[in-house]
Amino acid sequence: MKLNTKSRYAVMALADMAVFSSDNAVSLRDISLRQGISLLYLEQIFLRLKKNNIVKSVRGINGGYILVKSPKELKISDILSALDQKVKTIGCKKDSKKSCNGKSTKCITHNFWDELDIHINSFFENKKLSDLLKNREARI
Amino acid sequence: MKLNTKSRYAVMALADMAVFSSDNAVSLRDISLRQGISLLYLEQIFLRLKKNNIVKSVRGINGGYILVKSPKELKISDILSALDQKVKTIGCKKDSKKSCNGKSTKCITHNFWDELDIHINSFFENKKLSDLLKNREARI
DNA sequence: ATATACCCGACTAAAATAGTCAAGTTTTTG
DNA sequence: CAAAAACTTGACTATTTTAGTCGGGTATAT
Repeated sequence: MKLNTKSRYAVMALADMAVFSSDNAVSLRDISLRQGISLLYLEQIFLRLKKNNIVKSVRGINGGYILVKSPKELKISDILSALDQKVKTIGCKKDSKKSCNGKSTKCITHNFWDELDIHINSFFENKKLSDLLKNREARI
Repeated sequence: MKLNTKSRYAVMALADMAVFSSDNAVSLRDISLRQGISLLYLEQIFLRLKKNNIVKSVRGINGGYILVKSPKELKISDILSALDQKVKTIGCKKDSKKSCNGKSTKCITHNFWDELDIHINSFFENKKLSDLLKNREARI
């Protein structure tokens, strides 16, 4: 049960921005160097973050990205959904044809999976970007 | 963020056993028919459940599998760990070389991922197989 | 002008997943 | 005792997902 790297890197990169911004835009190059994430990969990730209005971009020299909301207001769940990282712990839906077909004997565990999804989602809903920065260790 | 089918089928199959047992062993063939899971696949799954002492087997005609513990005592987390379904939402460990290397600036989100793992694991720790059967809808 | 940095779709290699196959062994029952 | 039911086990394979790269852009500050 894993999170994909796109989501992880997105959270890392945005946390990095929250720490290192200071009004001016933060370039992907800087994030790439600090966090050790490929620049090309970051571009792909930020493309999606931008489309989903998590960040806005500033083009040209000294350009980069800026957080749309403050870290205090940015929910982790917003970041994950920007990257299509759905928390749907199983593939089978009550009313889907695939692998379950909705008969009660066939998938007697449905309610359980639903509860699980809710449990995990509520974690992401209740965490803000700023929460991640609180107890980090000394930085460079 | 998904659970693999092995884990899902394992939980389904064990729930099926809890419902349909009645002292005698439950054959994989019956589970396969009721739950619509490939018999061959179930064999693979039960091999692991047996190795991890979740079920015991009865060979020969009228054989099958029996739950080692009662559904009230069987934790879902036991089932998942029997199938190596670790809840480790990210690949990078504080002291690993890979993708993170432990420097505080590089992975400022570590505490967060740890919290997430704990959050999910506690869900599985606190659920018993019997809990899944409580609010299931009418069966055949 | 030109270097810096964002923009964007297409592509690919590697890993994980889901599931099958083959070739057994054990035990009950007719 | 023969035969069928049912467990045992490792190896194999096709498909899907993931992670990450490539190439060729466009915008803008200096």
